[in-house]
Order: sequence, then C-alpha cells, then structure tokens
Amino acid sequence: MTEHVSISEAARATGLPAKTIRYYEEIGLIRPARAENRYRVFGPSQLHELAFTARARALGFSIEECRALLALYRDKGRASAEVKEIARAHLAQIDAKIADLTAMRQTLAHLVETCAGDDRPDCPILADLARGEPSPGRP
Amino acid sequence: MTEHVSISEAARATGLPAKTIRYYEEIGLIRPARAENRYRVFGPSQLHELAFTARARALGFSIEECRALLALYRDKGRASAEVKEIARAHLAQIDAKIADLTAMRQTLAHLVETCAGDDRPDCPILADLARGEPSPGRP
DNA sequence: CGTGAGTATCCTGTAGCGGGAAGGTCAAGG
DNA sequence: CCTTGACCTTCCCGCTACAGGATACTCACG
Repeated sequence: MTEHVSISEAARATGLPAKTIRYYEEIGLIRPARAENRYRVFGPSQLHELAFTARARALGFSIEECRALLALYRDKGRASAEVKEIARAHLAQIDAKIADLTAMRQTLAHLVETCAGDDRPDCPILADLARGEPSPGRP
Repeated sequence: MTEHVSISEAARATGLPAKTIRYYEEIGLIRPARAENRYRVFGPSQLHELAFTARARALGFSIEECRALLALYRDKGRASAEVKEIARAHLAQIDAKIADLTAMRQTLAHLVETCAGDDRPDCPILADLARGEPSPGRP
C-alpha cells in the first residue's frame, strides 16, 4: 500500500549495495516480502531496519552485534541497560584496537624516522624486524 | 649439520603456531627443506625469516607486505629507501585506521553516556542508530 | 517483437589462519 | 615383536562480510 520499493531503491535509500542487502536477508537479519514475480519488496519498516543496520555497521558493530541490536530495536519493551551493555562492550573493543594500533604506530614511526631511506643497503627497519622481540599486540 | 629443527621446535622458537608455519610455506613465504621422511627441516636462516615475519605481522604488516619485506631482507644490496617506503605506506594505513576508530569511539562514547542503562525501554542509542546519518567511516 | 534495465539464484574468491580427520614415522616400553 | 603415544604429513571445511561474475527470468518501452 504505502511505499513498498524494490531492492535497488532500498539500496539507494540506505546507501547499502544491493548485494549486501541480499546477504543480510540470507543470514536472516531482515525479512523482506516477495512480490508475485519473486522480487523482494521492502516496506518502510524494512527500510528503517536496513538504515539502522548500516549505521551500526558504520560504527563498527559486527553482524552478530547488529542482530542483537535489531532484536532490541524491534522489542519496544526492552530495557535500555541491555543496549548499553552491548554498546559498552563494543566501545571496549574499539579502545583495545586503538591502543594496539597506537603501540604499532609508535614502534613503526620510530623505525621510519631512524631509516635513512636512501640508496644504501643499511636499513634499521629490517635490522629491527630481524632482531626484535615479538613486540606489542596485533590488530 | 648445525641446528636443523622440526616444525614444533621452530614453532616454539618463533612463537608461531605450527599451522601458521605450514601456511607460510604453502603460500611461498618460506622454503624449509625436507628430511627423507618428508618432515620439514628448518635451518637457522629459516628460523630467522620466520621470526622476522612474526615480528612484521605483529606490527600489522599484511602477508604481501611481509613478502616484500622478506625479499628486501634477503637482498643484501637493496636500497633502504624501498624498505622505508613500505613502512611509511603501512604507517599511513595505521594512522587512517586510528582516525577511523577514534571517530567511531567518539560517537559511541557519547551515545553510551547519554543512555540511562536502566530497565526502562527509552534508549538514545537505538534512537540515534535509527535516525542518524550513515556517519563516519569504517574499520 | 525485440531490447535494455532490473532482478533472481548460485558459485567462487578474499585474508589468515584454526580445527579436525585420516594416515605415516619413530623411539621407548612390555 | 608388538604396541603405545608423540610426533609428523596432507587434505578439507570453517570463519567474516561481503564482491564479482555467470546464467536466467521479468518487465516496461518503443
């Protein structure tokens, strides 16, 4: 009745590639209706859920986190504490990644600084990689 | 003749899982010799290359970057400029990731702060995810 | 009636391994 | 001599979050 749109229009409306939307349906994130010709049909609520998911993904939430957030989003009676807990856990992951990358950056920046970068073979970067301890964490 | 060791000893010496070492051989990063019984045999130079790779990976270099760095490592006549260029490019990638994550962190931290986190259903996090613009970049 | 755009499904590939199956090898113990 | 158990081997599937492409349909338009 209202604004029921095709997958390409849903893609345009949400900024998600059509492939991604099909994938989201395949893994059960969203459940678009089907027209008689088997074409997917997206109503306003599906479009909102897609946009919701797109935004959560842009904030770095994993698909499974998005699934949980979507469930809470659909459940009008949920406690905000549940949402906050997911967000806080994800925030902690982000902080961990930032710390990890910052440590890497520090080491690597120092190596880049101390390397002459000319046509001589002497290179402190390779020397450090060859001798150094396994060093800080990973991304 | 010298210290030629098995894969499990190589793993212990480098901190890499044996599976990972086999994988590195499979993709042609390293070329361990074989004993008569088809067992892999690692000499000192292979061990150094494995440790080198482990350290580079810990600094966030991709496998292909490691391949390039290994080639430069083996080439005693290389120019340090080549190494520096790889390292600098990787440093730029790290900086981009940090910037990306920091932007996410900012948005998410704000949302977490403004959420009551109690048993009431009212949640600004979900509200923002539902309404917001696609927002900052991705990891 | 054809044509081009849009849609459908299915299959493959990506990075960097981890887990586990099925089987060979080797030294020590009974 | 035989067996156990710790190694080692190869092979194949799984993961994340899709992208790319092949093949086939459906539909509106001229």
